[in-house]
Amino acid sequence: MTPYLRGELAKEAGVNIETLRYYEKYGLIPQPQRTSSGYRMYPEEALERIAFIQNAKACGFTLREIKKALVKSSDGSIGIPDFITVIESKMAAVDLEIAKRHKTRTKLEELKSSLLTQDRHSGVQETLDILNMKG
Amino acid sequence: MTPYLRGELAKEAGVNIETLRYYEKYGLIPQPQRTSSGYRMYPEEALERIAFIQNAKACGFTLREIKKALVKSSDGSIGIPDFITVIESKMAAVDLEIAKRHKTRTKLEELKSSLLTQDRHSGVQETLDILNMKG
DNA sequence: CTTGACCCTGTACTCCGGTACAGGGTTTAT
DNA sequence: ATAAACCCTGTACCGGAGTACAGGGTCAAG
Repeated sequence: MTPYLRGELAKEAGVNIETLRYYEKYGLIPQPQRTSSGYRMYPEEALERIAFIQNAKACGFTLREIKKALVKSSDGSIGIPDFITVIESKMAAVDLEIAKRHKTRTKLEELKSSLLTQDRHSGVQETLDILNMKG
Repeated sequence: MTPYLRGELAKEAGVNIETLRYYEKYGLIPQPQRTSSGYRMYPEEALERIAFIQNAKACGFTLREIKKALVKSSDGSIGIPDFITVIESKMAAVDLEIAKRHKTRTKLEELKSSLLTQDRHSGVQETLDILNMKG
C-alpha cells in the first residue's frame, strides 16, 4: 500500500486532497519523493504526521503552533518543561473561552425568560428592546 | 447632539468608524440621511441599533443572523415564539461549543500528566507520540 | 487510441468581521 | 487663506484554514 499517492493519502487520513498540498506549502509535512512524472509519493510516516496534526488541532492548537512544535522538535531544542508551558497556556485559553460561553449562555437564558414572562400580545419591538438592554 | 456624523456615532457607540460603513453596506443599519455635501447624518435611533447589534453579537449571534432577525422584525412577520426558538437553538449551539472545549481541556490535561509522569530523560519524540495518540 | 480517473501547477476565492489606504472633497478655526 | 480635522468613495487587505478552478500532463483499461 505504501507509498501513497496524494489522493490515497488524503482518503486514508480523512482530509481533503488539497489540504495536503496546503500543509506541504505551509511546512507542516516534508516534501515527499516524486515519481519520474512528478507524482508525490508519501511514505507511511506521512499518515502519522497528518494524524498528529489533526490531533493537535483537536487540542486547540493552531497550525502555526503545530508547525513551531514540529520545527523545534526536529531541532531537539525544546524540552518537556517548555512543552508543558505551552500546554498550560493553551489550557488557560480554553478556560477563557469556556467562561465566555457560559456568560453568553446566561445572557441567552435571561433573554428567553424575559420573553416568556412578557405580555402575550407584545410584539417584536419589545423583543428587540430586551436584546437592546445593556448587559 | 443628534444628528450624529459618522465619527461621532462611532465614538459614541464605541465602534470603529469603518464598521459603520460596513454595517450599512451589509444591511444592518439603514442608509442615513445625508447633508447637501454628502455627509451621513445619523438619528438617535442609530445609536440604539448599534447597541442592539453589539448586544446580539455578545450573545453569540452572527451578523447574518442579526440581519435576518432585523429584517424579519421589520416585516412584523416574526413573533416571540419564533424568537424563542432562535434563542434555544443558539443556546444548544453554545452548549455544544462548551462541551467541545471541555473535551479539549481533558485532552490537554491528559497530555500534561503524561508528560509529568514520563521519564525525565525522554525526548520530544515521546511527546509527539503522545499527541499522536488517537483520542 | 481514446476515455476516464488520476496527477501537476499557479492563482483566486471562501467565510467572518471588520480594518486600512489612496485620492479626493468639506468644514471649522485661526 | 490655509491648515487641521473631518468626511466621501472604492478597493484591497488581515488572519486562519483551507477549497476551487483553469489549463494542462499521465496512466491504466477496454
